[in-house]
Amino acid sequence: MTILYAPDFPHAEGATLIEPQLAHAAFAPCRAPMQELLTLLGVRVPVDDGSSEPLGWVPLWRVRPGQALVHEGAAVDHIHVVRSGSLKCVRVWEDGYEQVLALAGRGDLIGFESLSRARHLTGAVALEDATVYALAVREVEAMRRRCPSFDRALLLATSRQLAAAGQIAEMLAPVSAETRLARFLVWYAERMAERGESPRRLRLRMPRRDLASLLGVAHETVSRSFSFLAGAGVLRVDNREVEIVDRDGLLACTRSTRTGNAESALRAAQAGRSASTEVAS
Amino acid sequence: MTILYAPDFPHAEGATLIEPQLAHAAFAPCRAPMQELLTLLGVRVPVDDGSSEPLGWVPLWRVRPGQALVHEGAAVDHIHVVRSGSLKCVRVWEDGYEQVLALAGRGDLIGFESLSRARHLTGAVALEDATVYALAVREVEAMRRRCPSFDRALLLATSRQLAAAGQIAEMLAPVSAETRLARFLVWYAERMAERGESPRRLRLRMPRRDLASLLGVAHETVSRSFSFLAGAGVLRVDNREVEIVDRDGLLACTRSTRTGNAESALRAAQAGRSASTEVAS
DNA sequence: CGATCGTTTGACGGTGCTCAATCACCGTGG
DNA sequence: CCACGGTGATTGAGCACCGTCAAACGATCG
Repeated sequence: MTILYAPDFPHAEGATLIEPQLAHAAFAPCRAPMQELLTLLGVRVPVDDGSSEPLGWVPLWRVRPGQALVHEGAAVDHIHVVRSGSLKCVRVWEDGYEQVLALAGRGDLIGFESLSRARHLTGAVALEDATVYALAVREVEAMRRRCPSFDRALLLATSRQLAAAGQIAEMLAPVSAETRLARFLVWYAERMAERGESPRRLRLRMPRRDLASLLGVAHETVSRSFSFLAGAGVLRVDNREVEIVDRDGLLACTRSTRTGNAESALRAAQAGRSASTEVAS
Repeated sequence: MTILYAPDFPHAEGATLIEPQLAHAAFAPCRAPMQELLTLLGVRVPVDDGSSEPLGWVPLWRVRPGQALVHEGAAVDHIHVVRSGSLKCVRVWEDGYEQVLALAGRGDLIGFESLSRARHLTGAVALEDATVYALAVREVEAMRRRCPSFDRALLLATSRQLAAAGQIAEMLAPVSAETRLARFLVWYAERMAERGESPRRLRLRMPRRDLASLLGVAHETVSRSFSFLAGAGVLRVDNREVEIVDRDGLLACTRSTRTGNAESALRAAQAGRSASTEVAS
């Protein structure tokens, strides 16, 4: 018996998702110039000749918030590159707990880790309206051969993806919840800066629950950690709007590796700072 | 002022490691046929013609236990593929805490995540005698162009590497220390099986301290978790020799995602099993 | 304006971190 | 041969942090 779920099926309460072969039909069929994808991936494209678009086109899909772009366990026939918006990469355990393993924003690859397998290891669900380039796995090899720029861009993108995975691990490793949250915020701010947005005023695209899952803590604890950092004068928090008031203080919180909570590190940093201000005044 | 460290410098007590330009000299210069690397990476090599080795040779380095193959912060001029032995990928924080971010065994890439940057994000230290293929970054592009098999193998290897990174995150995410350890052991056993070794009798190549760092817990807690799983009849533990006595029980422990410790899941699994044995007897 | 979902805060209990002592193992040197 | 220090593993005691349960508040949308 094969169970089919529509791609907008509310993500999986303990159910195993199988083969949404009809998925593609649900995404608006659309195309974008390959050129656009390449510049997104940060590769200088050789101007070649005068011919404007010898590189061809790439299918572009649109995903609605809450909609699944990729189903965990589905056959791997496409990998994706995020063009706009953001998605979460998730794995659902048998008891229904949804583990968020990564966030994907503009320029990030989705599903690439499944390329070496038959089935997707993680699902991908949109956090907001998003558009993604869809690369058919069968065509990837041909595209790489035909377009060296794409080939090089893909390799660099995987390298970046691997580096990002390491940073996720660095967010999960420390004991203190405040430290985890601080590291997440610094990481998130850096990503915003890379994309030309403000690294001070952040708009989190996910509910506390998802953030908590990514950090490996309870969502109440995330809330408390936000309150703590706000109370310490490091952040201003209004729901999902976060302003980094004191970047140095936040960085101090990221540095407490194991022992002690962020409070001590923060106090030390602030003490050092107030001392220098006193000297200045 | 530029500080130079010999590559066998005991790994970094809070010191920043800079530019070991002399590193290469310390590794035994040696070469292996490219063919060997390709089969390691799991790619069927086309037999081409009768010419035995048109693919050329790859430099092979030897690393001693405790020796650093890659220094955190060093310039990226090589990436590596492990041929034998195993290494840990580490980041050292300012307070001297050493965060283990990954383990690299036969077939794993090292340093690839730094390919998109100027400097290595993580260091790599051998856990035992190891040999690695060394790929000069400058030559990687040429190698890929010259040898499509290598090109394809590299892409698949990065995909596998990315999948492994996700599994590390799954080991770090659960609250319970026993769950983390159980997931690590299952993951480790799978790797052993892939390499044709016994998935029941494991020889951990690292001290408790490193394992604890990888799992994001205190090393005493790792010890306690081992004792717990041994007491529950799931493992037999003798120092770094671990035997998986009850694989189903161990799997049950990996499944407790957030709430509750592994004890409840284990009891439930064992209860179910004893019930079925009663029926059988 | 009511319903639902998300966020915040409180109280309580449990898990794991810290500090500390003990033990096993190993290579060295008396 | 055994004493010796060094490293790594184990176990215990005490306490802090976080997970769970619960309630209240706020936002969003119909």
